[in-house]
Amino acid sequence: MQQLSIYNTLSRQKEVFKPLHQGRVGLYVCGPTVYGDPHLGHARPAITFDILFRYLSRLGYKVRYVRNITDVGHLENDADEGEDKIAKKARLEELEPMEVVQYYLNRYHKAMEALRVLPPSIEPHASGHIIEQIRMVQKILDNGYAYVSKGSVYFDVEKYNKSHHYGKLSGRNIEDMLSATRSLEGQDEKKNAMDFALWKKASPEHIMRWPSPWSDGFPGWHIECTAMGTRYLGEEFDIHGGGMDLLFPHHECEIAQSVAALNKESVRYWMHNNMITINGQKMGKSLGNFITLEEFFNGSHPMLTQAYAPMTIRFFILQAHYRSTVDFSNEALQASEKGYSRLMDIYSRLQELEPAETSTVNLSDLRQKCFDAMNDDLNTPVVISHLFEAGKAVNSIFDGNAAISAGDLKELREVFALFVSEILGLDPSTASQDNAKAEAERAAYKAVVDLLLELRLEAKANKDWAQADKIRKQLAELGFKVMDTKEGFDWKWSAP
RNA sequence: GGUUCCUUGACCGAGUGGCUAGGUAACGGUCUGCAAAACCGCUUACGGCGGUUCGAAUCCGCCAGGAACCUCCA
Repeated sequence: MQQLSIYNTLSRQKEVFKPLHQGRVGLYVCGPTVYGDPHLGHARPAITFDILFRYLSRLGYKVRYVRNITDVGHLENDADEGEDKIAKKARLEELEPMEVVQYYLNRYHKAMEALRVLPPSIEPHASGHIIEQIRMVQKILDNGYAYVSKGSVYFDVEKYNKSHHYGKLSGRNIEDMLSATRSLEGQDEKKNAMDFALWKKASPEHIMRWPSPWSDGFPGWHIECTAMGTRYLGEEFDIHGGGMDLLFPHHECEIAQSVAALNKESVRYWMHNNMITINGQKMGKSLGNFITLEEFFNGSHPMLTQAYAPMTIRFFILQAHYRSTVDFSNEALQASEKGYSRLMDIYSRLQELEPAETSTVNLSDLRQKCFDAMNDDLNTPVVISHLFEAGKAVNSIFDGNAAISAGDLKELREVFALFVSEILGLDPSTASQDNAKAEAERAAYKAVVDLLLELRLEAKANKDWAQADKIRKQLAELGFKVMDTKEGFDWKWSAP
C-alpha cells in the first residue's frame, strides 16, 4: 500500500492524501482559454496533472478528472471595460465565436495527444454551463455576499472578509491589498476595487451573451470553475489544480464563491504547478514570449535551433519537479533529448536481455524506490534518476558484464513498464502510431538491415574493411546507426 | 510598495542537519581493425557574510541578485 503525500498550497506543506470518499478521487484542473495556439506553458499543468491522474489511477482510485474549457467570460486587459476575449478574436477573424473555440480546442487536443496527455474524464465548456453559473450567482446574492449594480453582479469582498479570510490561499489580507490596489478608472459600478464580477452586463456590440435575471450578459471570470466543479464533483471534492499564476485572484475567488454559495470550502487540496521560464522570465501570453507547441514540434520558431519531439518536451518537463520553475533553453532541451533517447535504449535493451541462473545485480528495491519518489509529492525527477541508475545495470548485463535471473528480469521489466510507460507516460515503442501494416513493414525493413549487416560481418571476417565501412557509411546516411558488439552488431534508426 | 518564492558543479536539475541524485557536455581509461554504443573514472558544487550545532547546501539573521502574483495569463 502506497502512501501519497502532496503539497497543499492551503497549508503550505506536504500532507498525506486522504480521499473524501474511500476509493474515489475528484480532481478539478483549470484548463485552457481557447483563443490561441497552445504553447509550452500549457504543457506544464497538462503533464503535471496527467501524472497525478495516472498515478492516482494506478494506486487503485477511481478518479474523476474534470478539466474545463474556458470559452466565455474572460475579459480583455481593460478589465471591466473590455469585451469578451473570444468575441473580440471572432470579430477580428470574422468567425463565429464557437468556430474559434472549436478550432483552437482541436489544436489543443492534438498537441495534448502528441504529448501523451490522457484526456480527462469530463471536459466541460463554460459556455455549456451558463445555467449552473447563474444559479450559483443567485445563491451568492441570496446569501448576501453580492450586489447588483447596473445589470452586473459583483462579489462583496469586504463583507465576505468580515466573517471569512479573503486571501487565505495566497497569503494575503484585505488591508494590504487595499493599500496596494491601483485606482483603475471606470470602476464606479463596484463598491470596492477588490470586488470581482460574478455576472457582467453585455455592451450592445458584445456578441456572446445570455439572458439572466440581471441583464443580457455573460458570467464573471471565476464563477465557471466553482459552478462546474460543484456540478461534476460535488459541493466538496478532493483536489483542485492549476498554474501558480491562477493562485490569485482566480483560486482565491473560487474559495470565496463556494463559501458564499454553499457555506463550505469545496476544495481539500490545492495544487499548483510552477511556471516555465524563458531567459529567466515567465513564458506567457501577456509577455508575448511564448513558443507554441507546434513550433517546438517542427522547429519553426526563430529561437529554436532544431525541432523537438513531443516526448522530448514531456521528458524535459518531467525532469524537473512540478513546483520548481523550469527554464527553457535549446541546450537544456537537447540534453533532455539525448537523455530520453538513452532511457528508451535502456528500455528496449531490457526486452532483449537473456536471463541467467543467478543475478549479479541487485535491483530488488527499485520498485519501492520509484514509488517512494512518486509518493513524495510526485517527484518525477527522482523516479527518472532511479530508472537511469537501473539502466546502468541493464547495459552491463547487455554487454555481458553482469547477469540477471529470470525472476529478477521479469520484475525489472514490470517496473520499467509501470513507471516509464504507465505512470510517466513516456512512449517506449519505437514508433507511436502502430497498426498491423506498419508493423509488418517495419519488420521487413529490419530484416533487410540485418541482412546487410550480416554481409558486412562477412566482409569483416574477410578483412575487407573497405566493403565493411562502405555498408556502414551508406546505412549511416540513411539514418541507421550501426554499433558493433561482441556477438555481431546492433543498430538503431533515427531521422538523418 | 505589499505578498510569496528562488539562487546547487560547464549546462539542466534532485536534495529540508551527517549517508553529498540523475541527465547533458568536456576530458581520461576499458573494449574495438576503425568508429559508435556501453562500462569505469572525472580528484566533494551548493550567491556573500555572520550565527545555531559535535556536524549545514539543508535551520536562523543580514546583505546581494533574480522571479511570480497584486491586471487577462498554464
